[in-house]
Amino acid sequence: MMELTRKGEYAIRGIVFLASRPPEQICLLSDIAAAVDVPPTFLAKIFQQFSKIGLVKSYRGTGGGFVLGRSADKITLLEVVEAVEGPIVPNRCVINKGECARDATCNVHPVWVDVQHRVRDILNEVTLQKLAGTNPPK
Amino acid sequence: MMELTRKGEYAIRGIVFLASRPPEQICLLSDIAAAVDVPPTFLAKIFQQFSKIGLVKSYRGTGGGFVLGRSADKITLLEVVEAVEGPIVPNRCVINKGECARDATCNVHPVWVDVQHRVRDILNEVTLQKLAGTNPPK
DNA sequence: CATAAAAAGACTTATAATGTCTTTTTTGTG
DNA sequence: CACAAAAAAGACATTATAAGTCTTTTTATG
Ligand code: SF4
Ligand code: SF4
Repeated sequence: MMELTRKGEYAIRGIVFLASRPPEQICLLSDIAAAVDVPPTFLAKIFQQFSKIGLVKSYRGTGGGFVLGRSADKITLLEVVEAVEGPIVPNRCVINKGECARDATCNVHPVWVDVQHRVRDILNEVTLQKLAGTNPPK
Repeated sequence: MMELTRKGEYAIRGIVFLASRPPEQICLLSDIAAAVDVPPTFLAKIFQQFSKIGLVKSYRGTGGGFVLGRSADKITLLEVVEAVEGPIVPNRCVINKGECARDATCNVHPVWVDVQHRVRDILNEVTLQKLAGTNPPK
């Protein structure tokens, strides 16, 4: 239960690697993919999603590639995960009221709300800067 | 991300309903399924799993049905969820060491370990007794 | 023995995960 | 300007998991 998909795992690996590089250095997708051992075409899709919401900045054409959209200490693991996996919802009924007809009287419902908050809190405390911390800058 | 499956949701509904009945009363699967609005054949599979590990006790033949395997205050939501969904693993690498070659040096790894513990703690604090609390005994 | 009920297992269908492949757009350089 | 390098976009393919059904078997009761 509650398992991160490979897409999510790859997304994290990719952007953490990017965060471990000098901020101004443009990285090729192919290089990132090779470094974190992810199928390049798959990582491409992931980085396209990142790019759309500004988590990374992309440059096309010759000399193009990717850099972080903001400084690594301003990007949280929560953002990264939710960008590719969607919101963290331990059960349907926490998405919005009325999703389950029973939610008003259900005693289980608040437990899921609690789980959601705790997990989000944990992930929100972790920045890419922390994650990239001791990685070798090569 | 992290979404409970229907199987899990149904499992909880079913056993919470059972916990809301007088402890000695044998309940028909068909009655439980109708009460909690779950396909009876699907709930049958779920209760078979419960039965195998003793979460419920089943009686076959005429007059048969299900009762809780222990008193409701001795069964936690964690047990129920893990019985049908398997262990709570936010990422593959928390299953066992060596699942990911990077885990020794990875800074993300401990975050998932933390998530796992927090979620398990929350679910482990919730008993079926609490969940069945204010349900009408009909 | 007839009937009621759960157990077991095979099977089906729908959805989501995990990728791949091809084409298009953008951009820098000789 | 032509070309090459790189990301963007979108269609496609494959596999795995979820979700549920159906049939047959076993067990118990009266
Ligand atoms: S936990 Fe309660 S409110 Fe949420 S889906 Fe289940 S029954 Fe509905
Ligand atoms: S979080 Fe780290 S240890 Fe876990 S799977 Fe990803 S890379 Fe491996």
